[in-house]
Amino acid sequence: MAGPKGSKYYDVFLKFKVWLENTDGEGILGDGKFELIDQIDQLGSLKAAADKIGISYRKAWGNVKDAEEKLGFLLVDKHRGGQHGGNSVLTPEGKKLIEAYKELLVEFDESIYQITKKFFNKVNEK
Amino acid sequence: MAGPKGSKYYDVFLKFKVWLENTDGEGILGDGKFELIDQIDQLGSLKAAADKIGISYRKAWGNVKDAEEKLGFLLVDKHRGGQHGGNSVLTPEGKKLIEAYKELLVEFDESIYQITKKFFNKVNEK
DNA sequence: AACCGATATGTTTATATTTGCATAATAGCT
DNA sequence: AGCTATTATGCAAATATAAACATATCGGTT
Repeated sequence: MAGPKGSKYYDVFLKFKVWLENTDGEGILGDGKFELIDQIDQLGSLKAAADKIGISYRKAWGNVKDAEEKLGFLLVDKHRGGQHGGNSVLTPEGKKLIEAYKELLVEFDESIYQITKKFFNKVNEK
Repeated sequence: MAGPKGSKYYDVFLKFKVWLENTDGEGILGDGKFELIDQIDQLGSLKAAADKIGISYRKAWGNVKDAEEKLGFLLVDKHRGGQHGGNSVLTPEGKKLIEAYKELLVEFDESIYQITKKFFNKVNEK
C-alpha cells in the first residue's frame, strides 16, 4: 500500500517479510524458499519448480538442502533415476510447513493493512 | 518466539522485517536506516550516530543520502563547520518518519505474537 | 588567519552472495 | 545394456555489498 495521493509518500510502499531463523541468527527459510517448496509440492519435481520460478536447478537444490540441514529434518523426499529421471514430493513435515506459512501470510496481510494505514496517516500529519 | 519445548521447532524463531520501498522496487529505508536516523536525532550528529551503531561515517552518510534521494526530500538538516565542526538535526519530516516507524514496530510486535503462536501450533500438529 | 571537528565524496579493497558450468549417479523402460 | 530425465555436487566466474582509505570543505572560536 502506498501513501495517499498528493502526499510526499504517494509512491512509497510499506513492505514486510517473515522468515524462520535458528538460534545462531541464521536464516532458515523465508519467502523464496517457501515459494520453491510450494512449487515442488505442486509440480512434483525440483527441476520443474526451479524452471517455473526462474532460478537455476543448482540454486533450488542448494536452497532446499540448506533449509533441511538447518532444520534437522527433511522437507522433500527426493528420488533420482527411473522412468522420468526422478521426482520429488514433500514430506509430511514439509507439507505442514508450507500450509502453516500460507495461513501466516494471510493473517499478516490482514494485520498489516491497518498498521500501514495508520503509518501513512502519521507521517502525513501536518 | 520459538516453537514449544520438545518440538521439531524448539530452537526455530519466526522473525519479520518492515521497510519502505519505491515503485521501482528499490528499498528506501528499513531497520538499519531507521535506527541510524533515530540515533542522529538523539545524538545530534551523523558521526556520533555512526560510532554508536558501529558503522563507518562513510557508510552512515551514504545511507542517509541514499534514503533522501529516493524519498525526494530531506530527513536530516546537516551543518558543517562551526565550533564543533558541524552537527545534524532531523527535519520535521524525518522526525515524523521515525516516530511513525516506532509506533509501527510496536503494533507489529503485538500482531505477530498471535500469528506466531498459531503458526507453531499448526506445524506441530500430529 | 589558523585550528578543530564534523560533513561531503571519490576511489579502492575486501568480502559475501549469486550465478553458471561441468559432471557424476540413479533406476525404470525399451 | 543403453537411453533418459532428474537428482546430486564441486568448483569457477561474475555480481553485489560492505569496509577502508584518502581528502576536501566548511564556519564558529581563539
